[in-house]
Amino acid sequence: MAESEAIEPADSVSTDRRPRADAIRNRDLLIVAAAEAFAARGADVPLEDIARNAGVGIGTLYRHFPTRESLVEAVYRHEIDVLCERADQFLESMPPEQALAEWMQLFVVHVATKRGMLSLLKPLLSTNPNFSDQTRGRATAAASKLLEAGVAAGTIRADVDGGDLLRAVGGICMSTDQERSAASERLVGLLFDGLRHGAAGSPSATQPGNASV
Amino acid sequence: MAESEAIEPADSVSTDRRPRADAIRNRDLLIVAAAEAFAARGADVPLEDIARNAGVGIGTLYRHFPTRESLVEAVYRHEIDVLCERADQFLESMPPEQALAEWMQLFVVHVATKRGMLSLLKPLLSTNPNFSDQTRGRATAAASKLLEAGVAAGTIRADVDGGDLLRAVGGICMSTDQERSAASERLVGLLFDGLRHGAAGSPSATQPGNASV
DNA sequence: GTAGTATACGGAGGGTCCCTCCGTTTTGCA
DNA sequence: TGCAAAACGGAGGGACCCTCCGTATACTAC
Repeated sequence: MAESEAIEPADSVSTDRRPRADAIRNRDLLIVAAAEAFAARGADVPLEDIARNAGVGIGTLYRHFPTRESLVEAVYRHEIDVLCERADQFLESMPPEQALAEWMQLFVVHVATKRGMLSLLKPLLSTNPNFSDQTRGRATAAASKLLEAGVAAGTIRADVDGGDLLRAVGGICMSTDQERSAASERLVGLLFDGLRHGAAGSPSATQPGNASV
Repeated sequence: MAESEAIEPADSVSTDRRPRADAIRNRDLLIVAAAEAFAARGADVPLEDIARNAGVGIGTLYRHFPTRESLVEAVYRHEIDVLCERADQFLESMPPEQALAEWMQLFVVHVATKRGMLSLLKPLLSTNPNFSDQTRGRATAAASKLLEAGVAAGTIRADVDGGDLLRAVGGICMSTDQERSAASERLVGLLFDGLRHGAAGSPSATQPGNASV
């Protein structure tokens, strides 16, 4: 069955064809609006508000995301997408250790965003190991890439892997549960300084004290 | 202000007097109905259903328990009450090691009951350390009393305290997340056999194999 | 360019649940 | 027994959920 379908590229009429352009656009709008809404008002925000803020009807929201969970999942996947993308962009546009620092701070912001969805995200991650593995794996890969670049440049110590880094930063963000995440940013800055310390290159060659902004 | 009020025991008119009999009765009915409803249908069960099953109006429910959380809290306190009461009853009516075994199995049932409320109970316990300490403390005391009686009788080993026991039994119940709690009961039975083993008295004097029904 | 059709949109509307408010009933005290 | 105070109960307005279907739009074929 799977074999025969793989060979069949003849006509694309009855098979699944690309979604319409407006469908793609609206789906993206919904994900952005949902991310904002979950971050600002928690997981219980009315879906009708999300639809309105996205500029679409409630019916459109339900067609794309039949359940609140499916919307949360899409938002989370999107967050991970952005995080991975940014890792690459940072690596191309700045020195590795700065890229790492910026990315870690970006991660703090993203965790803050996700806090509102947490009550829905947690059961989702625990009941859906597939989803959990995928997202965690991709985030870990991004972290590892940044670390390795720093190690190769001699500005980041080599005895920390991506998984460790994510756990550490995530842990800091979760423990500083408070209102504003200024404390998280400071602590993550400290962590970064630790990563720089003991690297092959000069331990405090770049800037002394805190990391990035 | 507070001083002057403390001296005023003269008439009990304006001060707090006992609630009316029907108020007490209805409050109890609501707690029982809520416990059943949370266990059977989860934390999201409509409050109107609970009121109906308790045989009171929705207004009465809201007067006694202004929020869903306050109802959950009352149910939980009540569960702990029952658990502590039963510990004493068991100790009076049967040999200590049997009392302990029965109580452990009762605990399994109570955890199963609480599972439905868990999503509301968890935030309650974490944000309200007072409540958390009180309930945990009382449950631990009950467990300790049972253990000590067994130790004094020479049928239970002495190197386990109430806190350990609760954590172990609770952990077993939580990890066997499945439908029916038959597995929990079996595992807790095993745990009990472990408690009997190594006691001062005969290790397997009572019944060999599994513990109670 | 145009016609035709699969696809997507949007919001009205019915249903559920929440919670308040207030007229009625019951209880306990004098 | 009389009478407040306390408690009861449920109607009703509001919020939110989700479905359904008539309308609008984007692709495809010619």
